[in-house]
Amino acid sequence: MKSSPPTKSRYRVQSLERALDILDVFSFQNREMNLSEVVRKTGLNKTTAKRLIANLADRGFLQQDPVTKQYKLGMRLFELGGIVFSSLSLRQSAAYPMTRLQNETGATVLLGTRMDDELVYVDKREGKGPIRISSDIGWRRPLHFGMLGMVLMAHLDSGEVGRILKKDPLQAHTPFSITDEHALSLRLEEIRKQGYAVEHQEAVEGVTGIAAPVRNYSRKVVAALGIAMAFRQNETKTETDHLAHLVTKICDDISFDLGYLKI
Amino acid sequence: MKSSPPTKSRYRVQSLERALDILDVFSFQNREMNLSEVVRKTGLNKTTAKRLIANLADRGFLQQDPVTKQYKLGMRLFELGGIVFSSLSLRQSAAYPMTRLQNETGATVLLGTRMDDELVYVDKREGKGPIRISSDIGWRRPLHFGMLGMVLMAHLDSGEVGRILKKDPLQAHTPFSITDEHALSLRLEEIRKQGYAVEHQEAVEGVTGIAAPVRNYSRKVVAALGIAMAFRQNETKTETDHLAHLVTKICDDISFDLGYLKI
DNA sequence: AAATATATTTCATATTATGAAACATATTTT
DNA sequence: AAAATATGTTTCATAATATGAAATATATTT
Repeated sequence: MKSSPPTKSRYRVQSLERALDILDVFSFQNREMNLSEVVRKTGLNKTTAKRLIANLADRGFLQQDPVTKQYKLGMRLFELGGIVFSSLSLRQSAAYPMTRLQNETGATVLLGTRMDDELVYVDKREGKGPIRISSDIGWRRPLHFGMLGMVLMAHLDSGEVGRILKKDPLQAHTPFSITDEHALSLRLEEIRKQGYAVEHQEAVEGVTGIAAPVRNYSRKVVAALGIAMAFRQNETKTETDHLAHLVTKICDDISFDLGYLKI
Repeated sequence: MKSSPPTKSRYRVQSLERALDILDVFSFQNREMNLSEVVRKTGLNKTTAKRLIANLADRGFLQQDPVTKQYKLGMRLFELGGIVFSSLSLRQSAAYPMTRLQNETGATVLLGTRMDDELVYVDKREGKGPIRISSDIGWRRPLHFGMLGMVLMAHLDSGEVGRILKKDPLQAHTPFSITDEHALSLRLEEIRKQGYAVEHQEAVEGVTGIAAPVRNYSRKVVAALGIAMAFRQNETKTETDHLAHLVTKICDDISFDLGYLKI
């Protein structure tokens, strides 16, 4: 296992490649190694290896057991890997439950997540009714837009809400939109308590939305999923509750699949 | 968010530090970025950033959406993060179940995993009886040693068994040890079918061992856990089955905690 | 069509990574 | 207990290699 095959790419940074060679030498079966072992496996010069390793360790990509002097992969890799994992699994885990929810309710099902302080639609299932919600995958909206945004905002760290509203102030998309910051904060509090959000014509006129949060293994809210359907004046509390229950149930299923444990 | 604070360490490799700066710029909220965004956030020179990014992408630490040109964290980080995760969680997840098993059986409980083709004891709970099994945490044994080794061997990829036996041939630790390769392969087959291993005096005279595999989220066997107790000539099949069931149950609990789903 | 933002490539330069060697400290063998 | 061997740390002169300005190409917005 000498140095890795030379990269074809013209953009080559030797020291970086070598550092990655070092990381690549670690595996589940080979979790711990001292300097000499790394040197043997990578074929690098001892000094060079030590220098690169010290750097990787400083940054949390490796960590050293102070007693045994053995190195192992560090927490930073765990964190970065977790980001990849979450993004990977979200759409995958949501795929089937979304279809199911669409079949059960006939409504348009939307899945959204926060990206750079905006709401981004990650997936959807088109409803059967005449109403088409013009939300397409990849579309972006202010983070406080509609039911999905509301749910995501409700689970931000305190302070974040204020920061985002400063960057992106509340705006009236319809006559029913919330435009008052205090009213919003009461609403977010309610959503946190209830576990889901119901919204009538606040984002789009004639449309009702019901959404709930999706959590991952680290218990963070990583997405919101909801249904959008034609607003009906005479809809009863029971009907709404039933739908909210369906949505919440689906979200919990997805969360479970992402490793979230309720206990 | 200019360049990161200068590392105190004397061992500094600029290009590597910069590459890590690039990785560090990605977060769950900021999963996708194009070259210009990375340049803005890191303060790096455009050419330098491109060169480093190209390298990281070549090695799977970043990946680029060919359509949108956006970069995101790559699968290699997912893989390496998974290794950290598994090692992290194993002892942690096993801690309480091991104590429980020790209380229920009174036996010595051992947790072992494979490291560089050897069996390494990762944790243990001392039994109550007079018999002390001299297996201490961190100790290494040939991979085919006793009940734990047996279980780990039983779940290796085919071919691996042969390779390991060549490096580390079977040896008679007691008159009851398996020393024939064919006999071993039959035994491993049985362990796979049964889901656990029972062993009488094969590793240590006067000691019986019962062990089962622990799996992780990716369905791989990452460890073996078992109990060691005084061998009793007249032990009934029912008694053994009962203990095997207890051990298997505990292993399944741990596996579940590591994200393994039976379905 | 013009203006602006973004991506790619080239190349001369000196900054920066490099590794031999010497030293220090463990660990193993005799 | 001494010698031998393996492993880790530090220094420093050298040249190899990373660097970034500038030019070019391509895409996006006005």
